[in-house]
Amino acid sequence: MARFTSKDVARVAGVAQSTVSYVLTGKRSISEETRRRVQDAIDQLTYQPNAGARALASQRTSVIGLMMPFGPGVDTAGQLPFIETIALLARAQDYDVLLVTTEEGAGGLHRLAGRSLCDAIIIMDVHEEDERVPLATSLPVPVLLIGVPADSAGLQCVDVSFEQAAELAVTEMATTKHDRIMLIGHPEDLHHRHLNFIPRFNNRVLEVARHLNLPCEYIASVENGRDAARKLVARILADHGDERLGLIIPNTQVVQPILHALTANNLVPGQDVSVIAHCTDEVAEETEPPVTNVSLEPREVSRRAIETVFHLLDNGRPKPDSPIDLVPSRLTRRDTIMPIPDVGSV
Amino acid sequence: MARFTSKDVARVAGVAQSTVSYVLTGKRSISEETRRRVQDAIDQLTYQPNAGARALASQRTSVIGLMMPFGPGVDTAGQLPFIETIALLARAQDYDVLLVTTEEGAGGLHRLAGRSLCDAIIIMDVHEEDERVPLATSLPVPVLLIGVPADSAGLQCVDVSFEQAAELAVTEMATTKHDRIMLIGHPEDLHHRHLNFIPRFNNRVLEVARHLNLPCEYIASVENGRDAARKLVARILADHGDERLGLIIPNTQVVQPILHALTANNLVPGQDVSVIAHCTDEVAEETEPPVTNVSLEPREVSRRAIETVFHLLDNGRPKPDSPIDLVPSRLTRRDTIMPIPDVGSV
DNA sequence: TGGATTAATCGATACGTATCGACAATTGGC
DNA sequence: GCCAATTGTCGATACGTATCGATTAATCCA
Repeated sequence: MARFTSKDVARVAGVAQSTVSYVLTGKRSISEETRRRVQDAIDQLTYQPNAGARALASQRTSVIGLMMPFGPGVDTAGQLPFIETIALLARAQDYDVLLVTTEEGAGGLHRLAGRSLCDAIIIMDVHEEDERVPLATSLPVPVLLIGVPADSAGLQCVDVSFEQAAELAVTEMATTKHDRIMLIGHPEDLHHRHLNFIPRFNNRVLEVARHLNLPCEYIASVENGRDAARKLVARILADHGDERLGLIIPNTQVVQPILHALTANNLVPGQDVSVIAHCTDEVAEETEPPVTNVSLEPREVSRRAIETVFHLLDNGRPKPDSPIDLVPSRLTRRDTIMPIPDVGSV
Repeated sequence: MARFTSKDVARVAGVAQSTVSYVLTGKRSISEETRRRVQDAIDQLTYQPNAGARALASQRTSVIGLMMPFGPGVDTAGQLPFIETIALLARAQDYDVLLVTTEEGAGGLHRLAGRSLCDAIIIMDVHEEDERVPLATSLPVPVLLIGVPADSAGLQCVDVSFEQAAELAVTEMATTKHDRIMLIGHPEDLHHRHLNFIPRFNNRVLEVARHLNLPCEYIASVENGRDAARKLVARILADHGDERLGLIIPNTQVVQPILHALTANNLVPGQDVSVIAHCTDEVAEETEPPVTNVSLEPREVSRRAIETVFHLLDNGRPKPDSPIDLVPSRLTRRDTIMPIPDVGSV
């Protein structure tokens, strides 16, 4: 596969190099005749423009930088729909995606912007106090945050509406006449990373429950994994085994272990105890038993992220509406909510 | 954050632009005094070289293209360790990773190479008859395949050694005195995608079992998911419920559902039936109960892939040893193999 | 001590595209 | 049928870096 230049195309088509360029970019009018000749030459040579040269001359790379988290402690499976959707929608506008890891931190952002590696940056998994946020503000490229930092300082953010998801979950528990909500915490180390989505969800759960006069207890941090889930369930049963309990589980990774542990204690979810998880529908459908959930919508989050990024690229300035764009959840009832007790039988 | 050029650095340091370039690339000797002055200027201006200009002038992008599969039917969680490791090791050599999806197919490869977007390409999830392989041979950049196509035609491949994993699994079943191996198939649609790792594993299982005189039955394609697993287990029990059975499950995604289904039938894995899965250790540790497995080693596969890519970049030609590099598995005994029956008690 | 090698630097040019200004040819209005 | 506006094309230049050849100064060896 030989690589030709626009000069080669120009020679074959019998026009100037600049004309080839104008055919490609469409920034000046070109006669139909010329366009055809140039296009034929392009096809014949299977010409493709050199990305580096194009970037140099036009000051645009047609690349979006995506900084994403890896490593242990990250909900690995949950990240892929983000990447997939971002890659897909970026390509739809002839953009590519350059992947960098959160591990690179602020230095990675410096590099992306300083070397002109990309036209815009999407940062996933933004923490409450994130070293990358103050830097991001001063970068010469548009930045979009997935997550909401304490001070977003004029940056565009897209995130799941943890608040609305919490409301949905509690309301459902109230509607189905539960005595008490048990809110399952995240592992301690996540708190240390200042992941504000945890308090955002939890506080709203507590708040709404109080407002509805529904007793609600927070069960402190579980490690992810089987054993922790078993202990947790044992504790819950010891304290409130006789009540009509509703578990709210905001952590995808412990949903299945807790469902197991309940079953192992002869409690059938949806019959002896209720569970609502905050997780993607895909995960909820695959749990055993399928869990009623308030959804995470990674694809919608990504869609809005890309949309906003292109808006920033096209218009330079943020969209007029709020800089913080929260994606609402949907509640899907599956098998893990107990039926409402028959009032007549009291 | 202003963006400076090497010319700015040169002015501040009082040298020629070319000298700055030589300080950066180290391709000519530079006096200690000059190097220091230039470095100071670089630090002062926080100068970073423009990637496009560098690519244009040097004909190297310092980018590795990574084509990876997404979408349903793909073992999503299994892919992340690949990306993570590749991104990490690429960065260790100051390379970045450009992500494209398998969906783009051969056209995507054309684009990566034709536009000079990257210096090398890693293609994940290569099928037996893969349209990308013949094209890859003629690309002007080195290509590394993860997976083994029918005709690798001089291309470097790295893959899991499905053959050796199969041997390990069968041998373990034989050693622990099982009457019969049940080999669980993959969903039909995967076969249609010509994923040759399926027959590579399965055929070797059958072969080794025959060689060891161990009856072995292949249970045709399960859909992934609960219901299919239940039916499958029911079928196995109906046919061979009285034998000392060993299940070999080469499909990560059905391991947990099958373990569930067994438990639901009052068969305790490791007590009434044995299971060996072919999956990552991470997955195996998190199943309920933890499953004995022959490992997938995505990190090692990625490590070798990157290593080979850099070898190709540095030396132009493939390494002298085999173009097909297969990563062996390790067997880790957990809780799902039945103890060897006491011989005295017969 | 002189000719030859080596070290250190500079200036000029190439990389491949986009884009500006100039120019010719065409069109439009009256 | 003339001036103005528009259309279509070309030539030249800029983008920021790497790299080649040339130059000067320093070093070496006989």
